[in-house]
Amino acid sequence: MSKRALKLSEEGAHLSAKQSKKHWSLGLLDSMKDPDLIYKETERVVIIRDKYPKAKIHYLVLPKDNITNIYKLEKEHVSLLEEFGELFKSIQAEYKSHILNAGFHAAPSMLRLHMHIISKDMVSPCLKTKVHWNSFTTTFFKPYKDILEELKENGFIKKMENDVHKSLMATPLKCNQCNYVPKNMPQLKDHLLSHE
DNA sequence: GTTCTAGAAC
DNA sequence: GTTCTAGAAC
Repeated sequence: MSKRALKLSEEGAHLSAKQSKKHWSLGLLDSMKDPDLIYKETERVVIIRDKYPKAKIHYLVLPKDNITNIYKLEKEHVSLLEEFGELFKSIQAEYKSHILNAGFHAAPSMLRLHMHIISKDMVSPCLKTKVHWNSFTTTFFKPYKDILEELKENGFIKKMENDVHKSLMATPLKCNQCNYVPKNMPQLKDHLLSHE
């Protein structure tokens, strides 16, 4: 995330005189208010459909409180995170025939803490790049349970080193359901259909 | 995060 | 010649 985006988030996303459009990294704040995207809502939490789903089922779970990302979490947020877990359970119960994963990106691009709930098929026209793939299928994707445990244990989430992040994004493509190693993204996307 | 597209890869 | 990836976007 750029320094500029961070500054915007800290200042409450106001617009400067010269700036006509909000920075793209603030997009989730608008999506959270979009009735067409909202799937479910509680006192503390909003669940939206991802605008560019990377699998057949792809939701985002976000707090209404202004928590920027996982690295701003503290012990006091454990109960909020436990609600995330309950909401994940209820969605998994709703989609009995699908396997869903819940987790957070180690270095999210978009502001406002958001937990992905995503089906393992990874079949979607919006899944296009190696970075898309590796952000959900490598350890860049931090499972919900791991984050909850780490927060309970340490009271904060340890940042991923930049070089680790870079090498995870450069990981060669590999199927998330078998040992198939595709040559490129189109080949991977074709292959994923064979698991359907 | 997405879009666009130059030029690498095939 | 076409497909595919990767970097810029003021």
